[in-house]
Amino acid sequence: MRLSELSARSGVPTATIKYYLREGLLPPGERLSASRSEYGEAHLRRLRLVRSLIQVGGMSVARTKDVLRAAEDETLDQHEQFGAAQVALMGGGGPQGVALEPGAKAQETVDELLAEFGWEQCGNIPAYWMLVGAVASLERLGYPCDLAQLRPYAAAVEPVARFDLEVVGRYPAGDERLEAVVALTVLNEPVLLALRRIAHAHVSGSMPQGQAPARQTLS
Amino acid sequence: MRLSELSARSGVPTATIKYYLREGLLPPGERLSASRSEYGEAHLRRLRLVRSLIQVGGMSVARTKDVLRAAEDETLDQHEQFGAAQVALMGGGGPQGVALEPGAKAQETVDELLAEFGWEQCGNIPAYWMLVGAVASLERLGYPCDLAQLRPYAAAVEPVARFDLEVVGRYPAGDERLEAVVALTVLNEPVLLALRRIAHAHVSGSMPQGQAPARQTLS
DNA sequence: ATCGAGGAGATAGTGCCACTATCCTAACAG
DNA sequence: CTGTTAGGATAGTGGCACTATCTCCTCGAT
Repeated sequence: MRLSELSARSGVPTATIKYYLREGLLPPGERLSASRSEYGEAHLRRLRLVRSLIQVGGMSVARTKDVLRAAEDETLDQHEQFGAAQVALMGGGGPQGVALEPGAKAQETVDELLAEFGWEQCGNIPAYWMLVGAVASLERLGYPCDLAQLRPYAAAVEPVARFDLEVVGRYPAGDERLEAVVALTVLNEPVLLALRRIAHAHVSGSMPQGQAPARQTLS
Repeated sequence: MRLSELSARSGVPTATIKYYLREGLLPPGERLSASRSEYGEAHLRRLRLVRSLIQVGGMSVARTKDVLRAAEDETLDQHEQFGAAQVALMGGGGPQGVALEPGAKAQETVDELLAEFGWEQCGNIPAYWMLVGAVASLERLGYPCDLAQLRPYAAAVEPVARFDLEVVGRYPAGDERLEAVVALTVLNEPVLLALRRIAHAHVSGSMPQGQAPARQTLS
């Protein structure tokens, strides 16, 4: 198929497709001549994935490129694919990206949490630092973000992660699974957040209103 | 305190504070004279909240303003506060923001899910449309996003929402609770996402690698 | 009283990002 | 042979979040 057809079938303007080609988000088509290239279904799928990652997943073009590059490395196993995708997903922000002030116990709290859940060897992935940063922010604002606060979140997320891996495992190893890892990691994030907010609406609606809805579990 | 002290104690440049004042993210200080204003601890707290929402929560300046405006409306009860914060949080994107193609069963799936969880009256909040959009995206990419896919997410998120509401209820109704609603709604989102990814890393690391890690629960 | 530091307010500029528009040239189709 | 379309390069656009500068003002120390 031609560029124009790719554009028509994906809904993405040709100028934008050219831009994605330039940026390496989309592999070049098969050159038929100096002024004609042929694109296949794979291009269409990839293009749709790119658009979803950028528009639904809220990722930047540069990060999207890195994620896809990482996922294209066929030498990685599933664990490493998740890892590579993750690293790319948040720009590999390490400890330096967090700026803990002295006395912040955020990292300590996080370590305790991970220990409690047996997630010990996860101390150097970008998500770890993202978590430390978020906890530090909450603390800085005066919200106690201790184990008791984090535990329900970790407990909730564990079966989700297990389920995600199981789902990904259904895809045949190779290109398809690579794409599935990226798509499901990123595109289920809005699902998770939206459901949490819907649940907020439901739970707050079904509680006695106006005052504190629960007192029995106060510390 | 003066602008410069506010800047020093918050770490935000004075030019940026002025910008926030202009944009209405920060209420003006108490005017002492034509060229001097006094800021209080409340300003410092608010400023830190704004920075957290923007930098940690990834919100735009405009949305942050709307959220804070909504939260400042003291006539709302807790349920409505969550609602107002939510509406502001995602720009009130209604059905028109999603662009379902004909034949998309995303909305149907979502409705079924909400019915199954008894979250029936939540059909018009922005989060609902965010969810429909995300599900539609997954479908468009060829990932089956049916009840079986969504159920674990909804099940995971329900106790989290319950916990969130309970935590918010601990704060004295008024300014503090308003701020808590905003801060905890937004700033716990990175916590949730980071923990999911950490759990991915852990779960994938602890599974037999390379091939499908689980087959027994296949549909 | 004077003078200098610093704040308030207005306006313009910066850097980045995700496109988008315009050229030009080269085919392919009729 | 020619009009339409593709590809490639380059430059421009618009939005956003600041950031820099400039002017005027006033407070406080000398």
